[in-house]
Amino acid sequence: MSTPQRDQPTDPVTRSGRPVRDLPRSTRQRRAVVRLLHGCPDFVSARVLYAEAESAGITVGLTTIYRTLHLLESAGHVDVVRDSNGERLYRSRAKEGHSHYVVCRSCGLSLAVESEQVERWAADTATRTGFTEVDHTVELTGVCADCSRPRHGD
Amino acid sequence: MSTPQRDQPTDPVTRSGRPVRDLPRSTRQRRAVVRLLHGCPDFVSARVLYAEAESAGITVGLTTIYRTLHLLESAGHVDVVRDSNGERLYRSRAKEGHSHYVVCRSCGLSLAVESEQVERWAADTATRTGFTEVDHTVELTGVCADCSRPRHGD
DNA sequence: CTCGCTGCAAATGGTTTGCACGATG
DNA sequence: CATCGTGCAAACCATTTGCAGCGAG
Repeated sequence: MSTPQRDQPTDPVTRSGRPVRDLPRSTRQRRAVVRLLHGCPDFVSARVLYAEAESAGITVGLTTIYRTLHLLESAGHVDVVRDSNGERLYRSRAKEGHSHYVVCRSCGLSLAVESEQVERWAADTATRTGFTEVDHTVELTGVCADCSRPRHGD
Repeated sequence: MSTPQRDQPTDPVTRSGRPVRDLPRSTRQRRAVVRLLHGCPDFVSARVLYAEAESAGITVGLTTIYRTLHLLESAGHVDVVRDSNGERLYRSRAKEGHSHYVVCRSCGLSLAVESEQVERWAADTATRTGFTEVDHTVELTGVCADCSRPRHGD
């Protein structure tokens, strides 16, 4: 029989059977990754973050970056997209809401776009198809105004 | 005069620089891949196709499947999505042009969904942001009605 | 002091490429 | 007959994992 808990249904436990109630430890590396991520205006890959850390004089292993990124992803603190190579790109979630971006194929510029319509559509589609827990990935790519503008003095 | 274009190599050329104008040769393997793909109701990975070919008694190398899939992709004959692992999944494009799907995270069932709203939103967003040649990727994942059905006796 | 965290290196696993042979047009 | 297509194996490469030592709580 089920026990009426207010905890999340996904409540992992350690090998010893102890529930993971503790928040992740606050280590220098994790803070560094988070800070570095906040400093990046656009989506970045784990390896770019690694390079950033290096040039910032911070010693962090690539492994740790990946693991921290996973943590942030699970906690919903970052937006994640995949580039055309299937690489994961992360961006610290600026605002509270879930947002989408239009990315320039030429210069990489990314702009957050209003997506209420899509959110509604996704929710609506869920209902219509009988699906639950519907999550969506929306990626817009194009050529930004600046890059599509013909250049004369170049 | 030189055309100051910055567009990406959307126009495939052979190593020799010759534009790909010739139709690809019609080989037994390619036909097999296409036929196999047509026979799959849902999205399949290259490796699944490979297995299908094998159990159909058709000898086709994985390499050839990948290459054929790329060909079909370039020609716009297939829809491509990425699963959560970044794997590419292909589906022969039905007659109704560009469509989107909602995929069940539990059983893999994929359903084409109406996406006019999204199409309009994408086009609208392009205008609003000044982006041109906007392309979009929309992936809906969830749990289908069948899989989310409550199980009794717990 | 204990258990989580870290990082190196090695493993994974999907996808791509080099190369020599075979099939197509 | 000249190319393009094919397939094997090795290369690639982003990401994950094993393992032993270190640090946070």
